[in-house]
Amino acid sequence: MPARVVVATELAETFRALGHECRIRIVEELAHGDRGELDVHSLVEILKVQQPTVSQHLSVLRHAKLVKQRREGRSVFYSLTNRGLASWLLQGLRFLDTRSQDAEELSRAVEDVRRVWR
Amino acid sequence: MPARVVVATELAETFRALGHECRIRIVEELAHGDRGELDVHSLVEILKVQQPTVSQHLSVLRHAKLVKQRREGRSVFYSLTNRGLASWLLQGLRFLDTRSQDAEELSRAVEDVRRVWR
DNA sequence: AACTTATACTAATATTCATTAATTAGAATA
DNA sequence: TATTCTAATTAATGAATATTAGTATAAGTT
Repeated sequence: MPARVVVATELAETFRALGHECRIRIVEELAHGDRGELDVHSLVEILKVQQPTVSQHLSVLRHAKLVKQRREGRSVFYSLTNRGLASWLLQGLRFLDTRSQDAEELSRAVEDVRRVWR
Repeated sequence: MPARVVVATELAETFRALGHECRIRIVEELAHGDRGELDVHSLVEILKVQQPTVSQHLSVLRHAKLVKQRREGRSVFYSLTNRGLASWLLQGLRFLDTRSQDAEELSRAVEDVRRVWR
């Protein structure tokens, strides 16, 4: 298999792993937690999503090797495998279409988020 | 709707648009064509995929505003909306897991591609 | 046992993708 | 203008696959 196809396939898989609002938020929350990590319970509270659902999304990110787990007592803490992921992801904001007229809300939201997620 | 959710949703959609091997390759090919653009016919030849299939993938990228079209005679030329997309995408190579032992092929492929796609 | 997280399973829903066929758009020629 | 050829988009199909959330249960820890 040509290198280009191998790599494109892998990249595509990574993108798909990031292809859900919830998982994007998990990545950002992980990056901005105090110690760069959060346990599942905290994520459930932050995202306001049921626990099994969070676990499933974490499982997707885990399979894509984007996050890693660490057990501490009865809690499992998640963190980014590569700290650069969150900021790379934010650089992707450039490619959102904030020009079109009906994208005013998005435009404002992007500004907000740039500040919050830095 | 909170800004974080708005942005995460949009980002996720963009990521999903990139979530197919074929579309990744289209983006890279567009970026590396002589004039930064290619017509559909050229893409068909390069990717060795049927023409309607290419058109569909292009349509996905178009809806995500990642590419734009320009008609010249009977040909339609595509180019990236934002020239930075291809290199940002390549920076994502960092997040592919090339450490695990069975990822030797991938590791080599990534090196190759870094050279070719620069 | 109590607490936290992961997994199994379900069911609904959705999507995705490639293929074939039909359609639109432009160019060339009669 | 009508016809024809080429290029590309769109529509329609259909199969496969996936996704998601929910409920229930299991597993690991204290």
